[in-house]
Amino acid sequence: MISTLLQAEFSRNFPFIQQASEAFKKGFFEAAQYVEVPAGTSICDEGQQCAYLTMVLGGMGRVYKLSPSGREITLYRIQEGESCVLTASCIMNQADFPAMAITETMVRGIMVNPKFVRDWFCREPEWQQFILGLLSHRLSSIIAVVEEVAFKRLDVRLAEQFARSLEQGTTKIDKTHAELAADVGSSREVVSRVLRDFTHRGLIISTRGHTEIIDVDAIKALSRQ
Amino acid sequence: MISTLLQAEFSRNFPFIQQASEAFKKGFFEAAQYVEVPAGTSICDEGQQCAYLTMVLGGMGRVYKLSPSGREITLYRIQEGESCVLTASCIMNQADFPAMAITETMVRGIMVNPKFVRDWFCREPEWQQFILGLLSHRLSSIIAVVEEVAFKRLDVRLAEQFARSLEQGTTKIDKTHAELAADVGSSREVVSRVLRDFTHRGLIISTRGHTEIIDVDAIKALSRQ
DNA sequence: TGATTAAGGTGATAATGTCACCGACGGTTG
DNA sequence: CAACCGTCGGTGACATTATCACCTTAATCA
Repeated sequence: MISTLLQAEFSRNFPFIQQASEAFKKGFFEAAQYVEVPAGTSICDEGQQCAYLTMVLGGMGRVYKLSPSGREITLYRIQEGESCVLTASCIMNQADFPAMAITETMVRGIMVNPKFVRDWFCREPEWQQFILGLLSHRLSSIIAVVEEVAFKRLDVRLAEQFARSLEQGTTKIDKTHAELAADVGSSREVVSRVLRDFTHRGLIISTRGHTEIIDVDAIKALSRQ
Repeated sequence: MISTLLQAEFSRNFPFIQQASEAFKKGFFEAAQYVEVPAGTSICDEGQQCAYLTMVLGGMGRVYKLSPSGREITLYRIQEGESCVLTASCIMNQADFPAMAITETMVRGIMVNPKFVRDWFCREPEWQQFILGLLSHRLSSIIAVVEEVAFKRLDVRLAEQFARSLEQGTTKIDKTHAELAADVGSSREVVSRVLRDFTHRGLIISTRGHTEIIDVDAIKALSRQ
């Protein structure tokens, strides 16, 4: 049973629940469970069945693919108001999870039993729309990842990552080169070389574990190709 | 209104309808419409709204991304018993289509009005499962594409394409190098070089517009990395 | 037959991936 | 403080892939 305080927070992050019937709300908050997952926890590994659907109230999760050689590529991140579509997908189809997921920070959320996820889906239009929206939004975003990897140069993709930080109002990125490489699906060495180039051109200042964007306009311009 | 003969064919290709209620079946076949689309027809372009959901009875469609520089990558193909998930996705969310689609052969299918797609989704559990299955199956398959492009060498990816033909019982691939390049998301020149290498190693025989697999085992081995 | 078009080949150069190895920084501990 | 250790980043060599410009060859048809 979810406390009234948490219910309010949940409603802010998942507005669809405000449109739902009282019966659904009541059932939902009774069946759901509050969880806090520490940073760095592996949530779901390749080929596993998903135990629960977690709807995130705060924190950041990362879903990625891992290659046999150890390279990684981030498929998408999960923030407050979102939920892991792949989890949703494998719950609804009782299929295996086709990637890996990990918490990047401590994650707070509401955990829902898979049986309820399926039952509600048959009955509650708001829940249907929510799940369906998750799925098709992610479908688009993963297609965008394909496009990135297949067609765009690495410097552009890194500039896009930086531009995303700029959009969130910060010029400082606290990531190692290896982490940046995992985001864009490249290798550390190549990322290091591109960043050295950025540094020489005065676009960034790079220190151990951190990157600061200096020439904001140039980064934005590069991120648009 | 769909003829009894076509209804039977449809039921073979989309078995879920056999589980559905009589009322649904009746409504479905009354609202649906039979179409034949000639080969090479562009179905849906980047950023368009989708007009109708087509459920394929025969023929082959191809959904792909096009880069500004003219390169392509195939996201997935649509065959009998399948349907374009992206169409389904944008119908359900009234969003834009994030890719391009074209018929590779003549395609026969049943066309469904978007309004019905949405209405049935709220009411008919079989229809729900069908749409949901489409979405999450494609989600997995597109994630597999990301993995391919991000991690695998081109020779392996081409060998995988050939191995897929082998699975369908044929050692002959009637595609140009340019078409193969569009499938794997590379450029014609590079594909040509890899295939020249395959030829020198005795894996294939390559003629204008056709490739014949000679060393089946070697191709299969390479396709497994 | 000769012209036309599509398919495929080639060389040069740039971008990216991989491997092996090195040094430099930061934190820990004796 | 000094020695140690693990992480982070740098580098050179080489393989793979992308891009560009241009060329040759094969199929088609007027």
